[in-house]
Amino acid sequence: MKTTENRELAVEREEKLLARVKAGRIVRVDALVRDLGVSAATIRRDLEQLEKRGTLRRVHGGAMAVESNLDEPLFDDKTQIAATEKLCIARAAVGFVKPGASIFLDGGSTILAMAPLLREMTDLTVVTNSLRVAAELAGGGPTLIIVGGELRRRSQTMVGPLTEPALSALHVDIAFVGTIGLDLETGLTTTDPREAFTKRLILRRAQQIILLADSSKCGKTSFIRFGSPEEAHVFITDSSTPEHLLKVLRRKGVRVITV
Amino acid sequence: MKTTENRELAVEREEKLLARVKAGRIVRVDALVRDLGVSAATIRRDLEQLEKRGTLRRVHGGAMAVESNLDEPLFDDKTQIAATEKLCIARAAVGFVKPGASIFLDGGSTILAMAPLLREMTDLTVVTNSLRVAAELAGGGPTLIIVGGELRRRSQTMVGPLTEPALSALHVDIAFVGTIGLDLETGLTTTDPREAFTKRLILRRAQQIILLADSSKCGKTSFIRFGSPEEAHVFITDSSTPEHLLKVLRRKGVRVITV
DNA sequence: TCGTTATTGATCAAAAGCAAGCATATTGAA
DNA sequence: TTCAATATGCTTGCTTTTGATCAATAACGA
Repeated sequence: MKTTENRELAVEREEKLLARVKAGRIVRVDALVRDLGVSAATIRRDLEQLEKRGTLRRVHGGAMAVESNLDEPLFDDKTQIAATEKLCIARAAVGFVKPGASIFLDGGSTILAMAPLLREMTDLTVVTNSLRVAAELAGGGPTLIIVGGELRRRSQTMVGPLTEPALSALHVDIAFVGTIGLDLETGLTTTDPREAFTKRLILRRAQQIILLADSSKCGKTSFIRFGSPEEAHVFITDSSTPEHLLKVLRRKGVRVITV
Repeated sequence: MKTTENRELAVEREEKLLARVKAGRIVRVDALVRDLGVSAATIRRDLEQLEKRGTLRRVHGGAMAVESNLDEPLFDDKTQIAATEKLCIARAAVGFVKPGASIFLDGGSTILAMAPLLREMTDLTVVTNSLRVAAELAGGGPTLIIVGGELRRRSQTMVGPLTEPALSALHVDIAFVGTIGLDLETGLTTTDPREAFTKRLILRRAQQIILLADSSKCGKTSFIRFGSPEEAHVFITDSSTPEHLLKVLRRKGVRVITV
């Protein structure tokens, strides 16, 4: 039998295996061989299949838990993706920041690219729920107001109900908002409900909303919706974003900027 | 095989290694060899790869954490003073942390020394208003709740009225609190009114208060008072603190620990 | 400055891990 | 029972990772 495509692996074993991976984050093949009493070949076949399903990630010598959400890579990797586009977009966004303003920066990687460009400004108030942005600006010029809450590891942002009192008390001139998915049908989407909750709050507390998204986000839909693209006053993206999408947004009154 | 470009280093080892670097800021290759049980050549290959990813910086003889903007020179100077005493005090304090607990860590340098010691704990909720503590624990095990507010540059802590709603909603088992000055007459004092405001709030939201102060703080008085030493249930200090002060506190029902 | 010592990078052979193929065991249906 | 389908275990050849050696290089003290 060559193709073992839809091989049905013993449910019992699958459960034990998954439990182990989730508990320890990583397991070694030889440990599984010992504990489950089957051969290494079988373990490998199991892992192979579970990897295909996206339930775990195989690494040399074993397997590790896949980060809970598929379409949001780990933060450190994410900043690498489309770094040039992100920087160009960030530069264009910074152009909107005027002295004396108060702005909100959310936790997206595109928006993180703005932070270094704002470090030297002194007559500026920056509100953020991103630990990364905070770290970037902690020694810089702007007055920094950090929104508290529970730290979401993956994005290094503060999220959840605890952010509400702080955000409700504030009002900013411009909110710079990133997104995981942008689609005309499904709107703006992100991976985490708590993250979405916080983003929704922000959108209501800003005079002007500037949406930042490189072309890789366009047409994508993630797990949970936090708004629609036409809520934005300005949309900044790169030149690879499909023209028809831009056209629709322009018709709806969004100022579109491509870099 | 020549090209070890995308060599997949044992994830298990990578994690330990990164933890070590983050905890100690600098690690020697031979220490890693000893602790991880692999050869120096392997450690070097790992380090090389992690450096390529930008996760750490290699130095002669080992590696160090890539410095983030959080490392304020102002602050760092202070952490150097009485570093040994601080670490001993921190170790004693960590002994009070039980699994399942929720604790508050404030922004003092003594308390910052506790953070690395808590990184590996998972069944723990840490509430903090210190950006430094947050940064230290951001990649670690404990659930992290960050109190928002305006960032005070010098101490890298969130202070002021915006911290009130978040702090009022929380209640912790233990609050670990540092101080700038400790005096029987003038009580616990600090330099910044907003800082004092936040500290006062914290003292009211904790089941148990553990006060940490090395001997250099004792007998000193700073600008503004935020409480009195007998409010603490436990006071941890070093052996150079004058005995008469400890005696008075003991008589007032404070459990005194000298390290 | 020079020489001494420690650290590094390159190379290579050994070990560990892996995929594919094949034989055997198990299961369920005719 | 017999047959077919599937899962498992074993062997083989190949790839990746590792540890040891050694020359080159960097730090350090006189």
